[in-house]
Amino acid sequence: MTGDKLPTMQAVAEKAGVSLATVSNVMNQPSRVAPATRDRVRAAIESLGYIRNAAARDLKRSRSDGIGLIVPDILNRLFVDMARGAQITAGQRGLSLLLANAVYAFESFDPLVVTDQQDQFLDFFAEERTSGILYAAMSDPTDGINRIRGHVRPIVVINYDQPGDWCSVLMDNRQAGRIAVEHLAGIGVRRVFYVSPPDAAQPIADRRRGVAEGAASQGLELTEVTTDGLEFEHGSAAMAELLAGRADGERIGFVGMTDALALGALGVLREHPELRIPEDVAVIGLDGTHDGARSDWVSLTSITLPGYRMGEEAIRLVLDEAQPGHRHERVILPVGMRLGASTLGSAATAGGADGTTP
Amino acid sequence: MTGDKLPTMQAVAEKAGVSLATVSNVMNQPSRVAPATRDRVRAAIESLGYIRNAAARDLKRSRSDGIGLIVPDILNRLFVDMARGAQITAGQRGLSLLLANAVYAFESFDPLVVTDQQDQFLDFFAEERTSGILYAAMSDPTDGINRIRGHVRPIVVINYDQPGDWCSVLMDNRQAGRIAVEHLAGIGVRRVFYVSPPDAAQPIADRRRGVAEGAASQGLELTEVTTDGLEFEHGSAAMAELLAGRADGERIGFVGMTDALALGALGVLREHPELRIPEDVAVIGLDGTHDGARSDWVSLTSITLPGYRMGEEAIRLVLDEAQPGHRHERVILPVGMRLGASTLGSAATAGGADGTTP
DNA sequence: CTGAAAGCGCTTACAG
DNA sequence: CTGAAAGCGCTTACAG
Repeated sequence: MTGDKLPTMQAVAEKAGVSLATVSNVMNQPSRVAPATRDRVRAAIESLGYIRNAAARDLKRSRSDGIGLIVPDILNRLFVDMARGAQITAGQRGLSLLLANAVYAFESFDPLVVTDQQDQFLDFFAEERTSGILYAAMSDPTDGINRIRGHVRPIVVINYDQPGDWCSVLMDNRQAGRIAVEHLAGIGVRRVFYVSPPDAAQPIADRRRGVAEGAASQGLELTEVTTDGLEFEHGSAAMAELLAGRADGERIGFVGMTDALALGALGVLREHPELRIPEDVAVIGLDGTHDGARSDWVSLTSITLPGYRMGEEAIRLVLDEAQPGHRHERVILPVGMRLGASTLGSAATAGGADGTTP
Repeated sequence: MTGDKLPTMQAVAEKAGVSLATVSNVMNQPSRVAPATRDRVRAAIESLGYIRNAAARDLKRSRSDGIGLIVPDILNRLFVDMARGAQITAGQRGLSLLLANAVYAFESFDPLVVTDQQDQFLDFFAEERTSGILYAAMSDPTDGINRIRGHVRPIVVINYDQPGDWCSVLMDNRQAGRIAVEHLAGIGVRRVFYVSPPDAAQPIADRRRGVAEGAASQGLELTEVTTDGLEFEHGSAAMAELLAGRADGERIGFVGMTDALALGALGVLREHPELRIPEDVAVIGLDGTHDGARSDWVSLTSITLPGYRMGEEAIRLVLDEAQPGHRHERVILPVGMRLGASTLGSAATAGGADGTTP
């Protein structure tokens, strides 16, 4: 088998006793071919095990049917949801979604360590002349897009707000910060600590702004605490420090930029049975990354992000780009909130839209 | 811009004042070209914004440089790890890994509802003539592979043990069952309940077998409990039933086929403060899916699966397939164990290899 | 409804 | 070290 030539369309044509063009029509415009001929051709395809050569096809049509999606890292649940939303929507429309995982170094805030493959995949999809590219960028995508724009036109930028000649799908990170703080105000907290690493990425800055806005509108006292990272241990360190400075009997709210930060804070509270949650300390996380609500020692109240819907929207927009009257859109999807015992105490029930699954 | 022709290699050749072949050599065999010519060509490429047409290239070479990976669903952390392992390894070798998410319906055990896209992606990669396909199958892959085998030779089957003309990368699901039970025996448990849905997939059957072997070798009393699914609520239901039948003072061990089942069991125990963990009831999960050890009300002891390493191995094997003296291999990777308070009580410390990250 | 022919943009021996 | 030429396997007007 190994050395054999693969069957070509020509071989199918000969076997079926028709011309090349007719075979092609059977595959691409079946209605143009008489039923009897069609059946004969299909039988020939079947018996030869013919599989169309995408390279030849794409070369002639000067584009491929695939749609590329570049995400920073599927380790982050947000991008898993996004990929599934795009995947399932693309599948429904008969397109193949190709997922490229850039392995962006989330863990590290040292820009020297960030050796992701975003550009490599952008070039790959450009070489492939895919029908479109969905690009979940972690930094300004303008240069990368300009480099390849001539080669694949429909591009949708996801999760990075940058004006340009493309559609954007965003989530409302400011809203996330705002409603978290409003929720704390709603349960009676007046003094809020916002715990976050520096503004190394757009969502971080936006959530910070939202928190500030919420605090201002609610008349809360807001203190920003800057951490070295966005993981559990950074949250623990921040909470330990807050407790050291907390006045006796004072009620405080802890807002973590990520769920991991909030969980780290809860970890410290576990060692302090004298503190009541949420009466003394209330905790909330902003990225819906954590979904262990039912097994947490105290279930975490958290913002939920619309990853799945962002993937759906991105496919819709990238397809719309091929339509005659297309106008670029900037879609901002709302976030949700999942309530837990970390702000509601034992009264908490599972609830809230989670935007995770269809 | 939109209607413009894209620059071709021909355009680059003209601009640089060389022939087509020389441009091609600059891109593919730079050492064959004189440095001065090389620079001239590269400058032309740069100034025209030329990007190679993969279709034309692949057509001529009759294969593409991509490697396809088909996974059931990245909602499952095992496959996220697998994809990252393959992704990063492929990247190191200059190959592009294309991830296809089949959206296999894990949630449902009704075979009629399983409308996954595995076959669709298999055909897609065959049409693309990728350099290889890594196929994490949920059912016998033989038919699918036979259909496309002539079109892409190097195929590695992941996570499904089926003899055939290919390499396999597996994890040791029997070992998972065995060491879980041995661990329970080690802490003094003599009566074990194994909670699992029916053997709808190979890993389920293998883990069951491992549990039975472990129980036999340790002389434990084993009872199998069959559930309708593998989620939290199924574990809760099973545990509730066990407690109803438990003799006073009897010590029992609960082994869940998945972490979710085990967490469901812990959820029930939370309502029973009179029961000590692990002195009265010990709990362990078998799939390392849950990683909230630090926020759990009782941290779960769990088996950890070697997803990342499976991805690495699969890339190694698919590349080896192109080598002259290649022999198919069947690689079985060991699992690990992460200890938690659900079997060790408050003495538990985080530990054990988790096979998650490099 | 069917077929003959041109051409998509590269790579690869091969000759010089 | 460089170039002329063939050909990979399709699709697409176009003619019949």
